[in-house]
Amino acid sequence: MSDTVPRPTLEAVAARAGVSRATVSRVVNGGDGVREPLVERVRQAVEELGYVPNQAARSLVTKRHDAVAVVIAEPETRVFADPFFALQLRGISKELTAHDNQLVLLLTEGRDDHTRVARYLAGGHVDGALVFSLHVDDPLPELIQGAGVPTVFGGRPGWGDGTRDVVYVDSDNRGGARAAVRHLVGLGRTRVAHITGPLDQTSAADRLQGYRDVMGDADPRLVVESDFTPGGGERAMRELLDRCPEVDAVFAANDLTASGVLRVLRERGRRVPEDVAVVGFDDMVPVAEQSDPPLTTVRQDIEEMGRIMTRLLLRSLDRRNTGGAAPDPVRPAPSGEVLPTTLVRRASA
Amino acid sequence: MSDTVPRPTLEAVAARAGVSRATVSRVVNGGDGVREPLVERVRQAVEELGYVPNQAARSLVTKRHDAVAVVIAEPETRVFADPFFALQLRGISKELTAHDNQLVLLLTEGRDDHTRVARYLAGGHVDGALVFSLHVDDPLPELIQGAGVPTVFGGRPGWGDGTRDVVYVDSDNRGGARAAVRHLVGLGRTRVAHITGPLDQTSAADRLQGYRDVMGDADPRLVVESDFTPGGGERAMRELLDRCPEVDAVFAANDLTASGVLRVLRERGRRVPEDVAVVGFDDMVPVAEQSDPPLTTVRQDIEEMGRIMTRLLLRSLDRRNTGGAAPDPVRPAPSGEVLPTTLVRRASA
DNA sequence: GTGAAAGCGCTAACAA
DNA sequence: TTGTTAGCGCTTTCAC
Repeated sequence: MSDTVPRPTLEAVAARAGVSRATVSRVVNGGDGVREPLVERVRQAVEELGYVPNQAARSLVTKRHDAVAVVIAEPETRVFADPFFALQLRGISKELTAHDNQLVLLLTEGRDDHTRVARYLAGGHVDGALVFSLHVDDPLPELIQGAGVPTVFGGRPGWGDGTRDVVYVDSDNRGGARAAVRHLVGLGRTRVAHITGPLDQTSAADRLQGYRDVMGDADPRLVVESDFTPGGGERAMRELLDRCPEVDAVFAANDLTASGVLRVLRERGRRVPEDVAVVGFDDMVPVAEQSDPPLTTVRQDIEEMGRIMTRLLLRSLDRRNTGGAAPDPVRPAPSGEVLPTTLVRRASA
Repeated sequence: MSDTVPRPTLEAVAARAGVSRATVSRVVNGGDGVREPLVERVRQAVEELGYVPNQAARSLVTKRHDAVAVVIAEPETRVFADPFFALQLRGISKELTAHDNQLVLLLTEGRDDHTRVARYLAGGHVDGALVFSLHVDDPLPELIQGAGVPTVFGGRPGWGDGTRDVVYVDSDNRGGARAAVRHLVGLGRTRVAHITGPLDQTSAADRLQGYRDVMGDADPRLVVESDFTPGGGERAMRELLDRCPEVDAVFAANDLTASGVLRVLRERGRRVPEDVAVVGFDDMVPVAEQSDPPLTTVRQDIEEMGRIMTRLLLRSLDRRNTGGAAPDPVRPAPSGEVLPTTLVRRASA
């Protein structure tokens, strides 16, 4: 923590190399149109002085920041108990890094933070935003759109019913749920229950929808709302067993929920999958593989989802800069990209 | 994703309010020394125009960014399987937000990323850095110190043995481990084993040290190196049982490891805690409380650790700006802050 | 191909 | 108290 040594400027490098600032700038930015011997001299001066461009000065003129904000609305602790978020971030980070962009993380703990985030985005610190909008009634997305920053959403937003051009990436929650339930039905199970996630999140709602696609309006006692946590899964499973002891299969809205389900089943002496078959969702490998028995589940590639979101955003930023002002006349913007899910069979069903 | 409307500048606001740019600037930055009526007029103009200051321009002159980088060296996927990182991040984010600072996340996947990170830090994008240096031989810390950015480390760095003034925050791993082992010994256990973490991380090494503090150089067969994962815990436990079937207690280096240990114990028909008592470390509530039986473990307040690191960093940044050039003559810098750990008793020991 | 010069939007002396 | 002015370090026309 010694005192900051003033960093050398373009000026200094120019002086040392005996050229003008403009030339140094050119070399630093790729060196096109500068003759070789000069390039060499400048490079050397940069090296010797340890010159690093000042990004603030650069942004001031270029209006680019090579930075993207990741906004995570985290009203509940849950987001953190779940590796989901970490995996997304990793995918995003990789892709961003590959394109020399920085990741600015904006975590929000509640409504108070919303305006702060909106102000930040409007402040032109970043070129775009990746937003994880967890809940249906979240006002954040609206605020963000208001900030006028190109944005890609993670997960289908619960509002804006296709009217505005919202770009999002999501997993095929509904299709995955259908596959899970069909698998259970294919096993000959007739009393297939579903323990849902929080239904104000589209992912949970979509999975329920998928369940209904296959089961129709089966016995309503077979659907219990829960919250994507192991503890919630336990509570829901107890309730389910009380309500409807003859249940012979459970589709849990995610693997964490399923782990709670398995625990209760074990405690109540029901064998899995003989007495009750269980399928999860996510394929969080540490959870699904380590559970007892290992969990049959629906895999979604979360990291890839982060990557695709990022790619989508960067592409649209690029368009913007390459004067691609003319939006595709056919389709103003790709609305949503839905990634496939696959059923992974293990021992639980 | 409509086309960007050029944001209004100070100039525009000044014109609208009928004052000078300087006055607007003053109002925007707190409004000290500006008479009330003017303040009001300026506020109004800001409001009407939707003015938001351009941070790049501001940073260019103030040399402050109100942003802090969080560097996470993540050579292994493990970091993500573990809520540890998320909790830290959350503590950091809260504290940063409270002080109007932004969080720039730098994830590194390997050596290649190191220079990138160093360049970024040297580039003067951020005022300081919070670094999680996971491994003993990691070259990253050196690079970062070279970048001349004030830095606080999370976890005691494995190098720089007090010679340089390294600021870090850590949990009392050694003391916590001692407490855990003493607890087991107090239970009357005589063959207390330890399954370690990766010993190139100081946290793991310190916990082993704490174990040795109590057990001395007990039967070396009782110490098995592992990797902080449930799978690793399983493997280590199997090995342990083979090597030394009479083991009657296990101190696992973290809760994830302990969960693997419990699984193997169950599979081998050993009762916990009757036959083998088990203690973990971390008190990751979802893991420790949900395990079967619930885990006795050493609690460390991870979120608080993130908060304290941040506070430490911000304070030192402040000093720097309040012309506090003169370092404390007595102690050049607080070297390390070690947070206490506490034993949490549940059913496993 | 290279340099000179004009700003990007803001803050901070300094004057008034 | 308020306004004027001079840059912060960089990119980018525009001449040469």
